[in-house]
Amino acid sequence: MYRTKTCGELRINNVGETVTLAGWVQRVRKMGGMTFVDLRDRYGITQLVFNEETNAELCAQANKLGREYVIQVVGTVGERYSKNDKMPTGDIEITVTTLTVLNASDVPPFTIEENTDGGDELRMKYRYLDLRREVVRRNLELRHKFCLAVRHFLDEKGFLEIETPVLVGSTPEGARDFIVPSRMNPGQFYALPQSPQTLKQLLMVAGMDRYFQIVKCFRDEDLRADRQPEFTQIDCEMSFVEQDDIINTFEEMAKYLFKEVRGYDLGDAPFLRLPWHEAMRRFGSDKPDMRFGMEFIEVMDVLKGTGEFGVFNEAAYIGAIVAEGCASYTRKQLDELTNFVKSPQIGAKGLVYARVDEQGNVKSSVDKFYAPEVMQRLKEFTGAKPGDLILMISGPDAMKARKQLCELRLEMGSRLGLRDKNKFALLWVVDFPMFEWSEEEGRLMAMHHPFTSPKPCDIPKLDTDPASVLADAYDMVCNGVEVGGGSIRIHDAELQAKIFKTLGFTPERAKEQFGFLMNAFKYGAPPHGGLAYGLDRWVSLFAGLDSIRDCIAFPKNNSGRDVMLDAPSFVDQKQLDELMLDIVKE
RNA sequence: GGUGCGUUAGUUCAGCUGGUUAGAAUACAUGCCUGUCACGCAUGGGGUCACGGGUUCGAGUCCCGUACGCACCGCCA
Repeated sequence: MYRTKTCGELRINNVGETVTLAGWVQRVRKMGGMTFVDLRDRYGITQLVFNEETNAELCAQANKLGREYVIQVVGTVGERYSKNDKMPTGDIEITVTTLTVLNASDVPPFTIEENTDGGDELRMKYRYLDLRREVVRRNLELRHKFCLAVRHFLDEKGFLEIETPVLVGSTPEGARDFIVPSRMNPGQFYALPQSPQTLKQLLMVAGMDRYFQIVKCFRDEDLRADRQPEFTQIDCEMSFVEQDDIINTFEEMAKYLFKEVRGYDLGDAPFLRLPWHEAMRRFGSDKPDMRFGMEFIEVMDVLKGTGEFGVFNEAAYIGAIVAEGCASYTRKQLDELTNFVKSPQIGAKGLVYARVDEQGNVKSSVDKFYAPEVMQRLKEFTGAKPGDLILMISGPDAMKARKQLCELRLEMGSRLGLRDKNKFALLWVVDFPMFEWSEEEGRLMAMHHPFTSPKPCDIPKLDTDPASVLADAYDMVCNGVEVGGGSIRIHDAELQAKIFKTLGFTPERAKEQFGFLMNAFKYGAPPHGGLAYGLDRWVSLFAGLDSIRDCIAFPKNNSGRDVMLDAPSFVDQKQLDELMLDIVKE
């Protein structure tokens, strides 16, 4: 037997027991005639003690141990002479009688400790070493707990977990597909699923009624801190439901997960349901961070045409936010904010500010263009109080200006410490538009996906004014992060055909790509709808991580590479020949 | 496709307006130390300053390009 106990479980009441432990050497501390070794495994750290006086040979052996050696020891549990209250096993130590080196180790390229000296890149290359660190391991443990809770909740609700294939057909709508050549069908390709969307709808046609799957999805798009080319969804679908049924079910699930996994009580009140248009108007975002206020105030009526400031007079939108107590911001701080909104990523032309001093006077950066009365009206209109700072962004394109103001709002939220990682604010954003115009494609695109049902009352508008049609689509948003989204699906072949037509598909192309689905709808498809949660985002929110990478065992880097496996890589000519593929050199 | 920041010891970083032999911490090695637990003390080894070109009497430092990394924009139904 390699071990009788783990390195995390021995306590003061085990004193006197003879135990066998196995694990990794975290650190060796030589004290002259005495040597201490911290032995680590997944469960914790236990101190081993070697004494030159009682066993000189064994102590000499211990002195030769290096970091990350894998060893096995037999010894007796003793009470420590000087205890360490910082560690759970700090009251005891093992007086070793037998030491076996199971495997030596090279000196690791970075220290495997809580505060490692290793940078991100190095830790990714040696991810198997990074995962030995408690802080990283805890994220994977949390992920495991989360998945268990998901399965428990959905099982209780009667959902079946059903696997769907990973080698499927390409669907060019939406993100880029990862494609896989088929050897047996030369010149043809599978695609990896961007989501099991159509398959789960077919499961509804099959009468499975309630389905879920914790499933890998693949999208060949550029990465971000919160986006990986392969990621995990909790994919769910239900039959004979309306939007409210789905929202209620998954809101209950969110509350359950927060309570069971995160120990956080979201309360009994239902989440706010914010229509998409209202979200854009009040926060400039379809995923607003509701941990703080600072809602947009449209000040067109106050400032357009009431002074000589040309930028405002030509603007299609002038929006303001009120930063409480920020009137004391220095010139330097205001310049920082101006540079922030003018940065290429945000792209605003400038930032107008107005301070409200303790006497209620307004001092703004555009004072020379406006009469004091106008600025007083601005103060009253925005509700700014003495000591507050009004920040304004305008532009000829209202949607762009709102997005810029949104970035500024988030920046101010961060600066004012209003985005506490241990606080959670959830809401639903509902009533998404059905379509959005794509400049690149020169046509309407489905905002959610082409299987989303329009709101029944808007169906007549599909012919006359498709851009104004709203969908039965909804996103769950937590702290400004889209943690899930879904919709009521179309279950009628005719309506589905109509949507494809609106999206610019010819009937032939629609049949070629989605014929299997429209065909299935002819055989009694039940009304259905569903939702998919982003597992990686949930876990990173729960763990307070900045990147979903930290809760994925083996993530990809910024360029989509696995630096540990050095993948992707070139393949042998033989493999290419078998697949009838040629690499064309530029 | 684009923008910004970065690349100096095993590692994390400092290195100013260009100027003698490129530093610190940590890790590593050796020695001392019988209660440490971020042990302590002493000594030591360790550098193609990412790569290529340019400016200059002289480049880690300035300029251009390339590669790589991170963040972001576009993109992500």
